[in-house]
Amino acid sequence: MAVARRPLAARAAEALLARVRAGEWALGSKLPGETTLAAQLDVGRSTVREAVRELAGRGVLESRQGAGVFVAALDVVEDWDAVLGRVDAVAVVEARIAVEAEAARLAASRRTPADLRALRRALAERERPEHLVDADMAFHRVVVVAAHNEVLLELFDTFVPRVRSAMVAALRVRPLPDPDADHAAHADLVEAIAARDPGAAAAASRVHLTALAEVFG
Amino acid sequence: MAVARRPLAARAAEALLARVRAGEWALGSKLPGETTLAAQLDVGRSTVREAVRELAGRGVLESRQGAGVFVAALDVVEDWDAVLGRVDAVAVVEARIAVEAEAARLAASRRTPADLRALRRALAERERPEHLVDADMAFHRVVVVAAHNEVLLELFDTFVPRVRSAMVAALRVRPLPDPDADHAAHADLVEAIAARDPGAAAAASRVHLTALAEVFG
DNA sequence: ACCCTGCACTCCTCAGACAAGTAGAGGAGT
DNA sequence: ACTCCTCTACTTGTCTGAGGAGTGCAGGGT
Repeated sequence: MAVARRPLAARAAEALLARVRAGEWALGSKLPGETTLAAQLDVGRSTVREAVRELAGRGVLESRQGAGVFVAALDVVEDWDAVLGRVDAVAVVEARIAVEAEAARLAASRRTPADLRALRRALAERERPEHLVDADMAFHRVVVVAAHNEVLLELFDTFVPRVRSAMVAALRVRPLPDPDADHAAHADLVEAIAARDPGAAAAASRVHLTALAEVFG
Repeated sequence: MAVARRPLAARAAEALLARVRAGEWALGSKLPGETTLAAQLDVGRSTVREAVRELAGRGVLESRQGAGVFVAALDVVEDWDAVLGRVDAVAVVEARIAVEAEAARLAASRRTPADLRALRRALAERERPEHLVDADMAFHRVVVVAAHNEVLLELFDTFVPRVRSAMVAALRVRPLPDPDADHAAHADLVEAIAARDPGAAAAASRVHLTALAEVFG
């Protein structure tokens, strides 16, 4: 019966997190003092302190000397891998649309000549069918880079590559119905960015990704 | 001269993280013992333990009783707080546009009657000027909820609230030029969602946030 | 009405002690 | 020579008690 194998501090952190999520303490409000919590959880003060530190590292709690320990965030930053594994694949593609359509729009108005060259090179790379998924991923990243927006790029890098394997699997089971149309949508996107037409760029990006969403539907 | 205001444990954690990122200890390898680290950093053992706990909470380190403390991840998920503190405020608003415009578009086609009621209630709440920023934030969250997409909601929750204080400060220095127009844009957004008009909903969302971006320009 | 002083309360840090767990060295047995 | 066991040194885990330092509030003085 290995019930209590985990360290006490880890279990204390878990208990505290549960109470925070249950709404026992509102966002920004103060938790009871260390000694009080230690008595409630039936552990020593240092154990409580370590539990608080762990949650502070995760951004849930914040302790200020002399004042107390406060709730810093109700919604714990859930691991992206966990989120993406749980939710519907369609939801992921929709989020991609949000990021990439806006990136395409911005890229159309901000792209430099160098961006354009990189874009055409990535498009040509897509012709070769052997590494289609990776080349496609690289192409889309170039678009986001051309948007010159660090937040959007961070968004793309942290969450799009994580569904790569899922996409590979899905495309193996059910291939794209019309590869030529898909490639044409990419070419349209590059042309719209070259022509500095934000609306057309966003629309082209949306067309491609909507078609991709159909595969998962 | 407030040089050493931050708690010792926090500074110790920072020092350890720096050494991990510098590659002093490879992925999966063991760190020196707590007592050794305490001597190196010139702090007490409990302080070292709290620093390790903090990094464990962030997923960087992992400690196993009897064995030691090990490096669990080299690629630290770069903190959103760090990213958002570093980048231009305009880039943040642009990312908000990406998320919220798409959410508005989806909300227009998926909203339930209950969503619509919540939307109108949140809009009415915005009338009262005392908690304008919070009421506005709540309103926008309701829009994202109505989109019925978990990924977009997670995106909103993890990164939009973190710029709340920055927005409060910015709006104090330079208020919105035309509050009535701002409120009208919100009303338009609700009406577009009520009418199930995705294009109009996305446009209304974009109008409001673009105006917000001007404040930071 | 304003300031400021004192105080109670909080977290922060340390030191020491002992418990619990791990991993490797080394011996006993086959 | 190989396997298994035990013993031991070392590690993290937990608790306690003691101060130090910072915060916020009440109460008194101006």
